[in-house]
Amino acid sequence: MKNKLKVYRAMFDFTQEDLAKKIGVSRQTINYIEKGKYAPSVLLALKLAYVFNCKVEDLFILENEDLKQEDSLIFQGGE
Amino acid sequence: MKNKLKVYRAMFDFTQEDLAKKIGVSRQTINYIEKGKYAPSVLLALKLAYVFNCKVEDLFILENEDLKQEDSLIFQGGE
DNA sequence: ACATTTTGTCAAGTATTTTTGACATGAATC
DNA sequence: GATTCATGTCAAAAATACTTGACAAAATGT
Repeated sequence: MKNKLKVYRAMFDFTQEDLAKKIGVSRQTINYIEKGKYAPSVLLALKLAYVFNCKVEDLFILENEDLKQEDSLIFQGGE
Repeated sequence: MKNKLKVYRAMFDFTQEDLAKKIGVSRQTINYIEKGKYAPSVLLALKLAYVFNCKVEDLFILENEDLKQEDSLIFQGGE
């Protein structure tokens, strides 16, 4: 899963700390999410999308890898 | 945060177990999310939206409460 | 009424996210 | 070259998500 947090943050000219305060988390959390160290909760994701006035899908992008792995029979679609 | 998982599941005529298998989690996880016992990761949310061919925002709905609480100065908007 | 499937729930354990506090780096300013 | 600000990172703890296995309640089908 990729994310465009850094880009959106730049568009709005927010520092990581600005953003952290806006959505009520620590600066490190923003940093870690931005660097892809972990995937936030959907609650956080929705708040981020709210702040940036965009969709969750604009910020967080599923990759094929995310769909393959699983036990899932449905996924591991095409190349 | 509300969610419309049950509704979408009904629309697609999936059981909790069907859905669980599709996205590669346990049935209980689906059940707990559906009952609002906890908020999934954005990764799970994206997969759910993918399966239902909809937006994360269609499945998970922020409520005013979610925005108030915070230390955030930006939120606690209107009534 | 009985069997089956689906859902709700519990408990205990593992994994992941989030927090706090701290420190190092690079860029910009003075 | 010292100061400040934004970012990257580490480590340890707290909180939350997720797993497995199991069982009861509710709904569905015969």
